[in-house]
Amino acid sequence: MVYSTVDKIIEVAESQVRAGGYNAFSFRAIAKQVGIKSASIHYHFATKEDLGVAIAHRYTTRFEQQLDKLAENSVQPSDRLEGYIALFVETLTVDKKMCLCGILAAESDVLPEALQRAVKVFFEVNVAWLQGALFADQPQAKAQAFLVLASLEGALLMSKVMQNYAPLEQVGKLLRQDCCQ
Amino acid sequence: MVYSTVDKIIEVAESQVRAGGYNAFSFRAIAKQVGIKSASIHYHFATKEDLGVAIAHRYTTRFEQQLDKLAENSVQPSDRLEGYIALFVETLTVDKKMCLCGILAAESDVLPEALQRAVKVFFEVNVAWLQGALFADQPQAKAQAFLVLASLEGALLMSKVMQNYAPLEQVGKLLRQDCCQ
DNA sequence: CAATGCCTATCTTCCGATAGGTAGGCTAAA
DNA sequence: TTTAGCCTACCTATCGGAAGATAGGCATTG
Repeated sequence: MVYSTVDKIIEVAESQVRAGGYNAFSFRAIAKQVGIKSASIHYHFATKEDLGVAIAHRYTTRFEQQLDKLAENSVQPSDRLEGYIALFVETLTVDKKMCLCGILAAESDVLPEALQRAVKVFFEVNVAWLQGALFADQPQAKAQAFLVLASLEGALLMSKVMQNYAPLEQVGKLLRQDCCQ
Repeated sequence: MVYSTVDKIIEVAESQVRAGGYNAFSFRAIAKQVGIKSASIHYHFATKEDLGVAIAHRYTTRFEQQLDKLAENSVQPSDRLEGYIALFVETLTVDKKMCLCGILAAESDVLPEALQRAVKVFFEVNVAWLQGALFADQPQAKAQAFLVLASLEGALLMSKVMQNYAPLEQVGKLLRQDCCQ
């Protein structure tokens, strides 16, 4: 067996959160998909909050790894931007799901504090990376980073609800034109 | 009495959805805040879905009215953009809540179809307005509209979770610089 | 034999929804 | 002018189900 039960739980849980948010995923639904009983999930994650935090951590870690790879494989800011945009396009076209931290950020008012903090880290990591890897030494580096991340998260949102890739694709196109020429 | 019971129900329900999404609002919690019993809400809205759609419709209608006012009060695209950005800044600083349709769009995979459609309309209305009122006759008008709306929705999201107005303010600043000069 | 990783069974709480009742107001016919 | 009938806008009581969580049991493994 390639995946441990814990991995499977987090995998399935992430998928459910990315479809409908924190309140739309349940231990019972996860258990059914994984092939265990809901009580067994409590053995690995004491509370729903704990599982939520674990999902966010893994998601952020994976994203960071992809950012590292991106920085290694390209030096030109324009190439890095290209790769960064591709991460969001893949989210939409391959996963066909929202960004985990995008949907959790929208709900942040009703999330447990520990989860709120974990989601916040995702955005801090992304802003810091964009700032350093794409806009280093530019006067408005942080603002530019905010714009790139915000517009991609927002475009993902719009493409989801409009059931149309156009918003994300068009936003990506404009970002490539206007940034890092 | 200024507000009818129906108005109060929608008002309170909207506030709850904008805090935590569709699955985070309940008839009981609304009833408590309005000062009636949860069963009485069913008299006005047969199902939760019906209430959800009513909230979205009212929200979109109000937004449309503000867009109309904006178009009347200003002719210059740059002035209109200024006012449009202000709508989102007020959402953040006054309401201190997400955009209703922003949070619902993120959850759209698990929403009742009628509600999904209602949310979609909000985005279509906004894109159409931006396209016509800000970028008329420009070759990439629709893409520009996508970018403005997506970046503001995304920035709202980021400002909420980072508990910091900077993302939305900085994004607004860059939009003013780059669009409609 | 002790720890690991699951199980069954059950608890409490909350959910949306429904059934049926009631007070008060309007309308129209006797 | 009364009164029967109906409507509005709530109420109480309750339903079936799903939620997270917990206690305790039972194999398998080292």
